[in-house]
Amino acid sequence: MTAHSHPQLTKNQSLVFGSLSEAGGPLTAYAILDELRDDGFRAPLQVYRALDKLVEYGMVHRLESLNAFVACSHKGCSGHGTAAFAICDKCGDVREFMPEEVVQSLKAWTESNGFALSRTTIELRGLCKNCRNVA
Amino acid sequence: MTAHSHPQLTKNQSLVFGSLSEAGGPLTAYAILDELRDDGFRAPLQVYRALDKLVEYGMVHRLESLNAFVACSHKGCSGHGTAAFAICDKCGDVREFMPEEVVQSLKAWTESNGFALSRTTIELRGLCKNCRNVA
DNA sequence: GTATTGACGTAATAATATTACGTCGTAAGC
DNA sequence: GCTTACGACGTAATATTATTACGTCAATAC
Repeated sequence: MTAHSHPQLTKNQSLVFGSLSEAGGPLTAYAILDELRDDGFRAPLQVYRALDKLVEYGMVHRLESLNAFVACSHKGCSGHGTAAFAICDKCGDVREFMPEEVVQSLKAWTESNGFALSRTTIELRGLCKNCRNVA
Repeated sequence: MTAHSHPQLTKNQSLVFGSLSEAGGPLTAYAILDELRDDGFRAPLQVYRALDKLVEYGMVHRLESLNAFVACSHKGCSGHGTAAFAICDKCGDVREFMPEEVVQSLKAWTESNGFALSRTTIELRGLCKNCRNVA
């Protein structure tokens, strides 16, 4: 295959994904809704439904500590393992990374504790390199 | 000292902490509010203000993926390092643990990326030992 | 063809969180 | 003593985030 096969997206899903990709950073569901008014979006549910699918497909991540969503930073991403996010509280920049050691270590905990893991949230809040130096 | 010195809590803070401790599991701010109506609580802000302080003191943790709060499982806790939470999606049980390796590993990432870390969220969703076996 | 399914549109409402403004008590400075 | 500053509090209003409920439509399965 050429690279990665997205599931075929519906129109609404494409619009939402496009909005997030273009933003290059996290957006709330309502911010996405506002962006897409001109494309015919009228109600939150249109956004939430699309987001649910995009998250399911691994193309979008939900940032729990921001109640916001961000396009996966792997270009053409169609899903991969557990990601972690470093979120700058000053400029809002979000860096996604794949902390393999961390994931392994958490997996070890779940196994020795009989916990059937389905989803992992790892979010770091603080100041990014740029912002800490300005401070 | 006898064990650990909490900051001296105000009446509202004590009530909120008591409510969470007694619950033995996560509660939302509004659930706490309902619990404390008889004690004179009337508005969400009373709860949120107390929670802010309790979280600041390290006596309560916020579970981002649930929008809920839980008393720290270290008895008499008055603050400690980064905690992780395994949350059962079936019974709602929450296990708090201190994943030292994970924390070290994330710390290493922040250091090599110039990120000034202030707060870490680690939450695992899935099924606890009991519930997975019943399933 | 008809039943099922999945995406969609819309309205209403629920659940979570904050802003704004005023009061009160206590401790610090003078 | 006075008064100033501060922190906790009470209350109302409102903002923000998310879901429930109900109906339509098109594609597919049988």
